[in-house]
Amino acid sequence: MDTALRAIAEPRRRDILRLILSRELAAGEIAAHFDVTRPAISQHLAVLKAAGLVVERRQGTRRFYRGRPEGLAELRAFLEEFWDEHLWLLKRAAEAEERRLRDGDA
Amino acid sequence: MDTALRAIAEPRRRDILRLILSRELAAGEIAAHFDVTRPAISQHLAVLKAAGLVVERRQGTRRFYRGRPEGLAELRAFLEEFWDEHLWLLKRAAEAEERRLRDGDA
DNA sequence: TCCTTTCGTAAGCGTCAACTAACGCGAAGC
DNA sequence: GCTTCGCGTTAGTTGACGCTTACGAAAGGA
Repeated sequence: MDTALRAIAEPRRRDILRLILSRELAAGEIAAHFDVTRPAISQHLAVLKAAGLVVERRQGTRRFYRGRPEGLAELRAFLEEFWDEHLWLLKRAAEAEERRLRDGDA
Repeated sequence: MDTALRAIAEPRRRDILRLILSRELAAGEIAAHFDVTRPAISQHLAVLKAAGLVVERRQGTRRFYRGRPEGLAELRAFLEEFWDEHLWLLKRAAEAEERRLRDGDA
């Protein structure tokens, strides 16, 4: 899960993900969209794949990549939990402070 | 926004954030919860502050830190947009493929 | 069999990031 | 004024990361 978060933290990988979530694309086609070399994209794809955010399909010498909805959903669930937990605590803290100010503690 | 995402990508900073979202804590008290040196925590706090995820309050020689709900909300909104955009595209792609299989393309 | 296409992998380089150790700084307390 | 407490800040080091160049593997056609 931590792997997925770090994978997403990289802007270029987010761009790649945006590219191959709507449609399946070959590695070379993906690389053509960026101004870095093909191996660099290949390494990014490996990271995304290891994070479970992308799946690979081989056909002949070509490898097609596509976003994996389940991976994205898992990452989303993890963050939702983070938000929920924290926002709830923040709300409680804000309410407590409001009470403190209103009732005149200090 | 990218700053906030990178800030969150670090596990230690997530732990710090968990610690000071429910309650306000001094830098030293925060550092006491971890097995790294105090300066390291201080640097993490600076990163979180720069990302708008934390606010600082000085009182005498001590500095208290607390989570900033707005920063968290902004980051959340950014990711929500990411999910929505992508899940919508994924849904469309899945439906298209289903049609392709059902109607017998290949 | 040889060559081409399509791609991953290995090695190396520059840079960034997390950490420690040492120092500096402002606010009390004596 | 001097010391102590509580921090941040500054080198400096180490490891991770993104990138490029060079090479190798696998599939397919002439």
